[in-house]
Amino acid sequence: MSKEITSRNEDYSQWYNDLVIKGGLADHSGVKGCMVIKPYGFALWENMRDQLDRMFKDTGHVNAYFPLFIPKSFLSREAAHVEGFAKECAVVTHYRLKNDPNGGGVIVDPEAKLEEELIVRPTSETIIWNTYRDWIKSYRDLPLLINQWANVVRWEMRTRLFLRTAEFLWQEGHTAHATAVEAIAETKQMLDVYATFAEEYMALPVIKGVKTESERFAGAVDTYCIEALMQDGKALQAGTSHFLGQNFAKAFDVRFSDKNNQLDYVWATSWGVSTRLIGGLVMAHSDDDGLILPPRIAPLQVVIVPIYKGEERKDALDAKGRELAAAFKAVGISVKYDDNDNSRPGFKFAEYELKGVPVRIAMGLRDLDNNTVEVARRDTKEKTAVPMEGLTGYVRQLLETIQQSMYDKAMAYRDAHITRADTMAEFEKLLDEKGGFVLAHWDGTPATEEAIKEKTKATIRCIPLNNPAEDGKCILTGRPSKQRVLFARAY
RNA sequence: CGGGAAGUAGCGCAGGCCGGUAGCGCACCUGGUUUGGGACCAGGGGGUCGCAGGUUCGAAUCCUGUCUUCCCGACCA
Repeated sequence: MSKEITSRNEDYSQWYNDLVIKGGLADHSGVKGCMVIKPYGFALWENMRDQLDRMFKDTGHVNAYFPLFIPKSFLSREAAHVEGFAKECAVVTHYRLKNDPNGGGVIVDPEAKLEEELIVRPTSETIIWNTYRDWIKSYRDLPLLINQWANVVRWEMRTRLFLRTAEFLWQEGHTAHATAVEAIAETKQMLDVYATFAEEYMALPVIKGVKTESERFAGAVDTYCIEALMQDGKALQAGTSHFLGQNFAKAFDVRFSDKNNQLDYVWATSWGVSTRLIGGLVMAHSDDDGLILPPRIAPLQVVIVPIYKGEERKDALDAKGRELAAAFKAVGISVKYDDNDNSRPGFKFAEYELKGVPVRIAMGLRDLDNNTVEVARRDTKEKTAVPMEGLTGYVRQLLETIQQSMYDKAMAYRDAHITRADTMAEFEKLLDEKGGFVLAHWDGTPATEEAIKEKTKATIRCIPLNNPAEDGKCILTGRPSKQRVLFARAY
């Protein structure tokens, strides 16, 4: 077979690429930096999206859709915002093509230059706040709790499937509130939603925290984040939730009358997670045999593989297989009975392992006689003979066990890779030899943060929420520090 | 955008220096034997050699340009 996967030890980056491509999640496309999300990968995204969407709705949000294009002038209204995104924007300058009079095919029609260039949205704060100005007049219009599922474009120098592509899919929530307190509560609430989703559905433990000034979202007062740890010891920002203060309200003149008929600017939040989560999912759980997907979001939870000799009793086997599949479906477990005669069982086993299907059921004549099946877990590779009687209940339970056990494993790894460092030497040694998060003292200045990054490639991932106060000295400058912050090399 | 590598059948590669009818393995099709961890035998189909120019009687091969991907840096979710 040509489905060989590079091992993690040999080349971690190549391992990741192999999993994404050979696991059928995505492919490179003919467009630089853009990927094709294949049906299996998209099914995974749909499961993630649907769950997140339920959670957004449960917290009072509604979906809407805003334009892909943003007039250039909008983007420049908020100074920090434009500063942050200017370097990675795709710009539409013309609206028409024409045939090249010199026979060179189609060219941009120079006559069709746009009056004002359009920016392909890198994020939608500006177009949305320009709209909110018309929607918000009174405190009675607040809070405004809107989410959009969309694609955005950020022109990246170096791209990687899911982790960083020029175009990606995401959701962006944009809310407006009457008070700062309320907006901050919303920011934190959505951070909690993300953390809950990551932990309970993706089996991905995360650390909640707040970004330092230099890692903050362009235009935000505070950026909260969830940080996850990958198997190579690098951190991945898995989601962000921003308290935008009144920055966008002021930039777009969005004011409301309060109960006392006083005019004030609206308080804002925005929050998002993207298809990048898929990259995190792959890197956090999978092994050298392929993907390992958490049951709650796996596109396919159970696969049944029949094993037979000749045509002998194949009908009976098929009948039983279909009966089992129907039984799983009836209790809401996604299942496939793979009666494809072109490949043999061993091939199928390897294939479904590559694709990360959580539970595999093998069923042969021996099982038929004993009224059993062989149930194999993808995460541990453990195989067990299980009676057909009560199989759906057993598997339902097993799926939950796998979900939990994947989380526990990731959590154990994560916890084993949060280490304290008190000196620069210790700090660098940890990053080089062990990886993971390093808790260290920092004097609180962007200059020191930058210097540490320059020296070690590690950045401050966040200041964890509920971070314990602790007096200490900055590992770089020796200046006094009141708390440790979380460093890591990151994606 | 800098430094390295690569693009030849769906996938993985050889051929290239030394220009002369495009090859191998896997996959695919047909038939048969198989099926409890990536089956075997026999026969068969499939490629304007990334794209565009150029050199030449003749280009996968030499030259120029260009696009894409991978790895390492700078930038970022």
